[in-house]
Amino acid sequence: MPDKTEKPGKQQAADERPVRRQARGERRIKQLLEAAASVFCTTGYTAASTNAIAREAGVSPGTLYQFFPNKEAIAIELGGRLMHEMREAYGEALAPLDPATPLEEAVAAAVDRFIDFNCRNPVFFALMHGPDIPGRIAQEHDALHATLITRVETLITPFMPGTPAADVNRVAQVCVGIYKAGLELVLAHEGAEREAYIQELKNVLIRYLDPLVVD
Amino acid sequence: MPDKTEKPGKQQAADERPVRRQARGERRIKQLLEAAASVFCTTGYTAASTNAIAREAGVSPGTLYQFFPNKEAIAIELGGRLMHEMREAYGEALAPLDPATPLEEAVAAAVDRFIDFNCRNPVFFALMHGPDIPGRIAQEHDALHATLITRVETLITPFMPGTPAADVNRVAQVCVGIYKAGLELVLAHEGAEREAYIQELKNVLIRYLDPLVVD
DNA sequence: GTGAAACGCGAGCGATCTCTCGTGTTTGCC
DNA sequence: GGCAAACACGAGAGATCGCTCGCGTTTCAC
Repeated sequence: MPDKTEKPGKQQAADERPVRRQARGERRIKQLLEAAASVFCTTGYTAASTNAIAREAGVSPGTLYQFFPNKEAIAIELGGRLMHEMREAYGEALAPLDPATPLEEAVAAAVDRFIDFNCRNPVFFALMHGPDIPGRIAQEHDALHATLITRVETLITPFMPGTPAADVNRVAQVCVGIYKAGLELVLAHEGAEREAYIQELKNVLIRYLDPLVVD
Repeated sequence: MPDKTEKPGKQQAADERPVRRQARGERRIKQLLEAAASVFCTTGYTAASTNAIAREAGVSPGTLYQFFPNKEAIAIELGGRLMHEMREAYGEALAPLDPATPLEEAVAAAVDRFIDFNCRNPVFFALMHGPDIPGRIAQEHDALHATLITRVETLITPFMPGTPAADVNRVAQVCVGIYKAGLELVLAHEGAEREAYIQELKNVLIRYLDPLVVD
C-alpha cells in the first residue's frame, strides 16, 4: 500500500524523526537534486521517472527514496531551494524603490534580475510552467504567482494613484503574463538574439504601462 | 480526417483499409471526440486515459479503438477538426486587409476573432499549450505556430516598411507570445472581467506596435 | 432471408512507473 | 574494536495505462 503521508510542512513535527544526516547524505541529496533538475528540464515533471533521476545521479532507486519520501518531494525541495537562492541572490527583487525612479528604469531593473535568474536556472521555468504538475507544486506555483502579483501591484501603484484596486490588479496580472511570455521567448534564444528579445520585453512593458501613469 | 465517401477505384496501399463507416460509426466518432475534448480540457493530454475518454463517451475501451488506432490519433483528429472549424468560421483570419486600415482596427479585429474561437473551443488552448504533448501533435503545434507567425509578419510588414526581416520576425514572435499570454488570462475570467482583459490585450499589442510604425 | 462486415463489449496482456523491502556496507561515536 | 544508525543496493510488489482479442450484436446490400 502506498501510504499517503500528509505531512503539513517541514521536519519539525513531533511525529517526524530528526534523521541525522551525514556529510555523505547531504552530498547525495545535492547530487539527486541536480540530476532531478536536469531530467525535469529535458522531459518535464510528469514524464520524468524517479528511476531516471536516480540513474542520472548514478545511484539506485532505493537510495533516492532514502532521502525523498516520493517524487513530489523532490520537486518541492528543488523549488524551495531555487526560491531561497533567488531571494539570496537578489534580496527582494522588485524591492520597493526610490519613488523618484522613472518607470523605465524600474521595469528594466526588475526584468533584468528575473531574466538573469531564470537563465541561470532553467529548471525554475520548467517546474513553474508545466500544466502537468500535481497538486502540491501547483499550490507553490500559485503562491509564488500571488506574491509576484502583489509585488508588481506595489511597484506600479505609486505610478497610478487613484486607480481602482481592481484595475491595478488587472494591470499587474497582464504584466506578469507578458513577462512569462517574454521569458519563454528569451530562453528560446541565445546570444545577441536573446538580448534583443530582452529589450523587446522591456519595450512591451514600458509602452503598456506608460500611458497608465498618472502624474 | 475520415473520408465519408471513399472512391473504390483509387484505394492503394495494403496497410490502409477502406473501412466503410456506417452512420452509427460516425455518431460514435463524434461522441468520442466530444468526450476526449472534455477530458483533455480538464486533465490535459498525457493525464487523460483512453479508458476515461471511453467512459465519458459511455462506450467500452474496445469500441474506442474501433475508430482510433491509438490515443495520439484522437488528439490529432480533434486538432484537425478544430483547425478546419476555425478556417470555416473565420475564413482566413488575419486575412490581408485594406492597406488603409489603421493599426488599431487591424489588431482589434484579429484579436476578437481568435479570442472568440478560443473561448468557444477551450480544448484548442489545452491541446496547443501542453508541454506534455507527444511528438506528432507537437509538430502540428509547431506548424500552426509557424503559419501564425508568418501571417502576423505579413500583417505588420505594411506598417513598418524598410525594417529588416529579422526584426519583423522578432516583433511577430513577441506579438504571438503576448497573444498567448493574454488568451490565458482571458480564458481564466468571465463576463465583464473577461471583456476587460480582452481590452487590455488589445492595448498591449497596439501600444507595443504603434511606435514601430513607419509612415 | 442471409451472409459479410461494421459495431460493441470487457477482461486482461504487456509495458511502465512509483515506491518498498530485505540485505549488505560505511560512518561516527564510545 | 564494537555497535547502532545512516547509507546503498536492486529485485520486484502493486498500480495504472495503452491497447488487444475473442466473441456476441446490429446493420445493410443482395
